[in-house]
Amino acid sequence: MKKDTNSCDLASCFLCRNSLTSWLPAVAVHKKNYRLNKGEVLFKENENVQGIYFLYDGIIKVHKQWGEKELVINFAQQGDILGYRGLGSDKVYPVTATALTPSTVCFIDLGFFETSLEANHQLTYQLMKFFANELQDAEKRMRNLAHMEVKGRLSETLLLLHKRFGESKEGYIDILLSKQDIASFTGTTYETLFRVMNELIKEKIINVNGKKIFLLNKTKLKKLSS
Amino acid sequence: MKKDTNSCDLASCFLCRNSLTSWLPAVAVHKKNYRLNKGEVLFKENENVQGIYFLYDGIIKVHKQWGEKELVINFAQQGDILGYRGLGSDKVYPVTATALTPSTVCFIDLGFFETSLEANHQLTYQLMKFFANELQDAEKRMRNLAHMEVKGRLSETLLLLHKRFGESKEGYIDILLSKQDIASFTGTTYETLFRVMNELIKEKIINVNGKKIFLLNKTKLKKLSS
DNA sequence: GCAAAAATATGATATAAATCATATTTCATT
DNA sequence: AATGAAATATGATTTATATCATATTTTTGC
Repeated sequence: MKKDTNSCDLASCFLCRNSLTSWLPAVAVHKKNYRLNKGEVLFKENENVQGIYFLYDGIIKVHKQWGEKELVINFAQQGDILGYRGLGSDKVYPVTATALTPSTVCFIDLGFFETSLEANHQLTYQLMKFFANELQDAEKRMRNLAHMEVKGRLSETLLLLHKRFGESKEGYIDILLSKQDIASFTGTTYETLFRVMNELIKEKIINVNGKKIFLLNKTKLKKLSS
Repeated sequence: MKKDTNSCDLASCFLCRNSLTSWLPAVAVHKKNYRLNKGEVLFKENENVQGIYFLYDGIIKVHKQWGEKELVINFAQQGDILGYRGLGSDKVYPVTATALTPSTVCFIDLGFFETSLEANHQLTYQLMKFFANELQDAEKRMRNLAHMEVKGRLSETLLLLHKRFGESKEGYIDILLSKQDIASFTGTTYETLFRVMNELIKEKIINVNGKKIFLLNKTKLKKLSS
């Protein structure tokens, strides 16, 4: 993880957007930019919380281990907050963040972030709202993991990736992930993902070209993930 | 759901604890108390959010359906907040709340709650912290549902119930739940729960007497849910 | 540009857990 | 107290999915 002199625009991240204009100079003083290589770890599960990160560029995988097995919680992209789960009472990160592509992040130490929360009511309020939404998502996924089968969960995963990352000019979902990462995000193994994905291809619901995925029939995907 | 004239103490619930003293008279004017019978529904999944509830007395099950199948998100007890998941952008409840015992709740309509958030920075801040913790829990459970087997998940469920509800004088976990509700909380079926529970009994890790559960060997339970 | 490592592909087998079926006991409600 | 409805108990069967095994292709670091 290399320090980066590149400065951010002090406007686009969650912190800057929701802070008072008068607070931004303080942010400028405290922020630190870092550059990550592909595969580099930003923070690890059970490590002490140092602070909050904002992703300026790249894709970062947020995941949780159980022994050998992994569950991907999220794929973060430009503008996303990272490390915010450490704001709870526990003070260790409950997840690991690993760069899937070269990435640039902005780091805000926990102390200054807490001060920012005190100084900017709107920031605290928006963060609370953000968490409420995240919690809803998490609980929906809990229910899906408990009761929906892999085909339904994969359908939902694909629709979600499409919604969050959009389409390339050729119409593919605009994120390239390994099949293992998609499997871990869906909560299954590589082999099962491979088979179920082939079913969707055979049924002409999706089209796969290496790492590029095309959604042919979103209506059917929606039905499958009903 | 009957209106209840019984007034609360304006001190013990999350809202009152985190509001300025000067704000409490406004709370007193806006709050409404209700009484629920066993089995009565406080609010239903997909219903429009009316407001937030605080549980004064009783046990309320918070659950989410998928067709016939149910996942219990939580068993709320005295002092717990209900309906807070509706604070996200969606404005419909993502869960159902059903009374398992006769219960008393305090209702705060959404408009007044939002006003309270604006007027009490500390309330917003504490709610944000609360959500951060809930989110950590939810994501841990997501991982468990994806990768841990039923025996491990049941062990965790039992330890959690013990931690949250404590012990009766005789040492049983101080909450009486149907096996179906425990199964739905663990993310499995009644039959599987029954079998796995019998394993734990045979291995002298727990003792079950009707609805009363005694944890004989917490160390082994912890190991199983490692 | 090559070796090593990672990702992909796919069949065979094992297994945890869901489903089905049915009997019994306990719990509410008129 | 009676009767219908839940809740509990348990065996038999099925099924979705994980695991194992192995081959091939692609990517990546030196």
